[in-house]
Amino acid sequence: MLYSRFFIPTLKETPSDAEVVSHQLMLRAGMIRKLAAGIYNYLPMGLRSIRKFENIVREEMNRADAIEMLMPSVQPAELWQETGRWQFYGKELLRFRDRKDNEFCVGPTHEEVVTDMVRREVKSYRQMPLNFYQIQTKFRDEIRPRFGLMRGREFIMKDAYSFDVDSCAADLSYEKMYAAYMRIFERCGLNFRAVEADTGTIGGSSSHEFMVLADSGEDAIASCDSCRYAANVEKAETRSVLPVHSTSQTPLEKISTPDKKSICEVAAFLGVQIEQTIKALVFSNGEGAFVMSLLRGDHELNEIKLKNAMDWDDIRMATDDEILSVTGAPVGFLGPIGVKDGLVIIADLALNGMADSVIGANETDSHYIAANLERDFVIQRMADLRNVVAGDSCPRCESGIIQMWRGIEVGHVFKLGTKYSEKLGATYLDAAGKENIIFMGCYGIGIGRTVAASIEQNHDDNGIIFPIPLAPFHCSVIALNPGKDSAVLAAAEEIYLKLEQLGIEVLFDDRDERPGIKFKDNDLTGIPLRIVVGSKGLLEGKVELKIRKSGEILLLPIDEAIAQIKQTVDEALAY
RNA sequence: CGGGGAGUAGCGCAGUCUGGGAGCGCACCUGCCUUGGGAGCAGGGGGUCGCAAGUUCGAAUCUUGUCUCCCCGACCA
Repeated sequence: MLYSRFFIPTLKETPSDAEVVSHQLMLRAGMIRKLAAGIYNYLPMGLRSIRKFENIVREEMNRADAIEMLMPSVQPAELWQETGRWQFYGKELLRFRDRKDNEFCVGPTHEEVVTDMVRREVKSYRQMPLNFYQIQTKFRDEIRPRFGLMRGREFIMKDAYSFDVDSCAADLSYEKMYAAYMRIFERCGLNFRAVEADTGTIGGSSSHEFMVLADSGEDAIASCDSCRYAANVEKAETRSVLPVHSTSQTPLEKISTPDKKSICEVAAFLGVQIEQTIKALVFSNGEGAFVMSLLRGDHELNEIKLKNAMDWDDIRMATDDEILSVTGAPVGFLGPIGVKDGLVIIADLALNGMADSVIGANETDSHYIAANLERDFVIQRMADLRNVVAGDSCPRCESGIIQMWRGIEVGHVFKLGTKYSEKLGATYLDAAGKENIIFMGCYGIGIGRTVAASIEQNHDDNGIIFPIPLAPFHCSVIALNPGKDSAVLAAAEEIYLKLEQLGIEVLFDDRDERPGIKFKDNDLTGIPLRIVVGSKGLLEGKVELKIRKSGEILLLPIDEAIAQIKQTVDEALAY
């Protein structure tokens, strides 16, 4: 490709609305431009990287026996009403009506559509296993799109859906996808982890997320430093412990704590460690049910764990008014002692063995000290409710300690079970002629997000450092002063053509620009290998080969430079 | 949704408080010059100051409304 005939609108300055480095660099390198909030044009350089990744995904999906198809982005409301998600999905689902006033949505995911197709076409156990995938544009009307392609509203996603005769077969499909995902992200040279995850609105029984490690990541993940355990904090378990009962003889005592509402204020006021306090938080399922959760003062509640422990569909904090009406006390002094009858109280496992705790007295301006579980107050049950923190013991192995990381979720695999197939009536006849429900799995990869995550992980002050498999071009050829030295131009052209003949993707910077501009643009756009043809070197028949990643510069005879590029690219792409 | 901030040339910004000429740097066009890390000189083109009302002799600037974008919050009892 000739630079002068291509389109790479680079920016010297960083646009002010770009927060994270991948967003900044994708704008500056002329890969993307914003059209509206969370909606982007993919410019030629951006599209080339995206296509590179798509093709890796495609190869690995095909290798794992998934079958490519393409579903529409516009979907009829009826299908979503059948699964109940028309109500459940909320405002993220972009809905609209056609001229006949029929309701539609722009698909944020395709379980309904693919399951509808399967229920029509698949009737026999002989037709399974099946796994359909597509690479397609989705739309989710995010509350807060941000970070460029990292969290857009419109985005490209690879989604796959497996269909199996039973749970065991579905597990095999899941394993195949899991393995395919490992290969995909390894091929991209990404530093990533597969972690256990909550299933969220997609639903299903179990799932793993594939996380690219990056400080700017929106997710927190916990991993064990000695075994393979790793999980999203939303899901990460604390180590279960045997019940321990306090045998304290210190009597319960009520203390006046005027205006000391927060746990920190109370602990400071009473001169106790925050670990000695218990806080009470009230949550609602939005449909009139409430629960009081008890946690050690320094711990954070994990809302997802509480939601799952209560088996609720939704969860939110109770409002001040609701709290007053269900507990009888104002926010700031809540506690389990003396709450109104009927309020469910659930305690975190960390309350095991806590003795003589400070806890809200459930009346204005007072707390109890020396409160003890069972002796002074009762709860309905205990559960794992808190977020894990660095330094916790591993829930799976004896000696491991939990470490925390930030990650960008680039892939997610789910075991769906029969959640959708049951609602949509996707069934088959088994060998005995008996009707059964199909078992499903679904598997997503954020295409644009993975490219962004790769940049997040591979850049320096000068710009992007693409790994060869994702780079828009493998190599660039820069002719210095092509207008002045015709031998330079001729040599550069020859190198360019030879490399292309070898199957190398080359960007030939033939522009009549000063060297500095060409070098800067080359570094910014992240092209992994660079050949510079200059007058001086050419007199000795040599050109310069620079490795973007290491900064290494080699002065080589032309043929050797070409051979080395060919070899480097082949090695990087081999898998 | 709540809170904060911002909309002035393609990009980055000043001007707004205290009303009166629409500006600066980069980019772009022309010419000269320069040519190994975003040069220099000279000349030039480009903006309904987000939009709509209002106040005023006069509005980028004041008032009201509205739209868009960005950031933060969603662990607090």
